[in-house]
Amino acid sequence: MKAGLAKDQTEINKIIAEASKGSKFYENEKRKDKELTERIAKILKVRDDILREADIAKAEHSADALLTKMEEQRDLTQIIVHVDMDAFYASVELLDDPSLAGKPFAVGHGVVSTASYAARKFGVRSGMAEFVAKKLCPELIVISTHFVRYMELSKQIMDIFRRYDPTMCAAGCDEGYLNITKYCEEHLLTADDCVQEMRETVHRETKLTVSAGIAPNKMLAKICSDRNKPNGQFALEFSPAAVKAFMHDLSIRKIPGVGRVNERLLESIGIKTCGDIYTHRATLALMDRYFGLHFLLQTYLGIASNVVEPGQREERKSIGSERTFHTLSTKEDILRKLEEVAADLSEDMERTGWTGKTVTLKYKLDTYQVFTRAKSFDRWISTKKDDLFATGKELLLPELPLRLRLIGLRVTKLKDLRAEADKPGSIKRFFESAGSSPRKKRRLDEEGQKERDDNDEPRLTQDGYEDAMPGFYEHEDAEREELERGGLAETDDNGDTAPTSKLSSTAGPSRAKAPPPLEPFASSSHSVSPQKQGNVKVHSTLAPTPPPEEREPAAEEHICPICARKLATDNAGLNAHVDYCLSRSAIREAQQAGGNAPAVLKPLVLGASTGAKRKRRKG
DNA sequence: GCGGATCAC
DNA sequence: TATGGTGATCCGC
Repeated sequence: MKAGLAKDQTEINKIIAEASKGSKFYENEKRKDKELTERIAKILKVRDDILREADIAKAEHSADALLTKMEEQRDLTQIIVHVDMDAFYASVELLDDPSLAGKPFAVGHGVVSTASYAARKFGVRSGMAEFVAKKLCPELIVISTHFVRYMELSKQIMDIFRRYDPTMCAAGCDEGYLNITKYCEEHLLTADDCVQEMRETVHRETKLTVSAGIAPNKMLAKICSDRNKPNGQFALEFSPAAVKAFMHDLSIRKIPGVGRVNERLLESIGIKTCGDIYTHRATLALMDRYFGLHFLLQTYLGIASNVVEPGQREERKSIGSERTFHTLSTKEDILRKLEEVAADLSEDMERTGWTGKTVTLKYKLDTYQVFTRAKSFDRWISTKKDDLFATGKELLLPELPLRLRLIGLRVTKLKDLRAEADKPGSIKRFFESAGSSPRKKRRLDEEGQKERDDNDEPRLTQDGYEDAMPGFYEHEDAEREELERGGLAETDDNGDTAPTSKLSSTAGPSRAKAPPPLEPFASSSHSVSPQKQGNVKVHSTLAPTPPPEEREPAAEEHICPICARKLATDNAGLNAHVDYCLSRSAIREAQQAGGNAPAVLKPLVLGASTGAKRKRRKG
């Protein structure tokens, strides 16, 4: 058992399984697990067929030749550092409320974003449903998120990192990659001392702790940063032998790009550690299409990109918006949600200056199955809400009736409308001249600074609450591996070790898979007036929909300085809204920074013909 | 170009 | 009772 765990891992797994059992979510996980099991069975059959006739020695030779070539390209000249804040959100909350010290608490609601280390001892993990977390740890304190605060600190921290590498690459709001080669040279510092100093500086200036990994490339650095977490650092020796030794016993799951599915696929052919890659190189060479030989050989050698550069705006490939809600099945309700999403996306696109050519609708059934429908244009699309809404309807209506729990819209094939920034009349100008309340003013100032990056502008959402389940979870550090190995691990979702066979054997008849099982309730209310366009009422479309807690007695009306929307709310409501607007912006910015610069090589593909099961459904 | 899948954060 | 949102990429068709 993992040292420091307050509960036995199998006990944890049992509780999770108990809590999840019978839910639609869990049923969906089982379904996916079963499909994966079947997929693996097919791959194994293919493998057996191939190996029966193949010239193994020859395959090994070709893999070895590749390895030799790769080895020649190994570059150990750059000192790459991956820095990673420890339990970032939780640490910030702790900073702002010292009474939380030592207590098990989690940030987020509905789903855990980040768990304090005390909570982790109970098995609480990010991504875990709150009610499950509470079962694991009844005394768990759940705190709502404060994104504006996180971003404030994130910016501060990133600025510190940039002193060591001005072109450092932020990967999310709480981690990043640096190349400190130059800094170390100029300051006559060893990498270890440099990173030590950097971490101390962060702690001194923010009272937050950060862990770091030092290695010759980004992949290795990232893995190393996890090694001595929290509040520690780990440096890998810069020699081919040391790197290879490091990789040899490393679980492939530690490799960025290898998630649960790929872990299971690889495991099915006997690869659990990076060292196993070499053992099975013949199989991999013969089944390159399924497993991606190149990537795996590079991984085996511990070779990856050592290029560190900040993400660029022009690299963005898509922009979208989606939201989850309690299951809806009437056309009216569903269209209302679609319209909200369209409004969100429209606002976002206009504010950040993007258009595109393809619109993709995404929806998730109440069974958790996800589908997408896309439509391309031969022109740049209008970013007006009503036009996005219209396209969305075009894609969605033929699919109804459905019972939905999520709707999203995404635009791709983007065009940057902001080639030259700072046009007169741009939001920025408005932004800088706006502002009235003291609180607002402060925020605006902060935002103003960010502007120099020509980055995203703040973004509007529907209500003034932070509770709309924002951005992302902090990635899990340490311990996760242990958890996932346990059995019905993690969310118990099949995932890693969950006794696959068991799950699938108990699973009922495979549900219809291709088309959304539509058979819900007759969408009784076809009545409908597709309030398509007559409905330009600023109220229902532009104004935030009334939040859960009605604050209708809003005789007051304010204009949000961020999104420029008219808000029927009092001062407190406005402040909450502004906070939310800003947080969305900051989150997006942070994510964008990270998303643009993949930390690793290419994603692993482990493709596997899901084969015949694909079929265009109706119309 | 489309739809499904996987992954990161 | 109950399980996120944004973005990227790859594959097979």
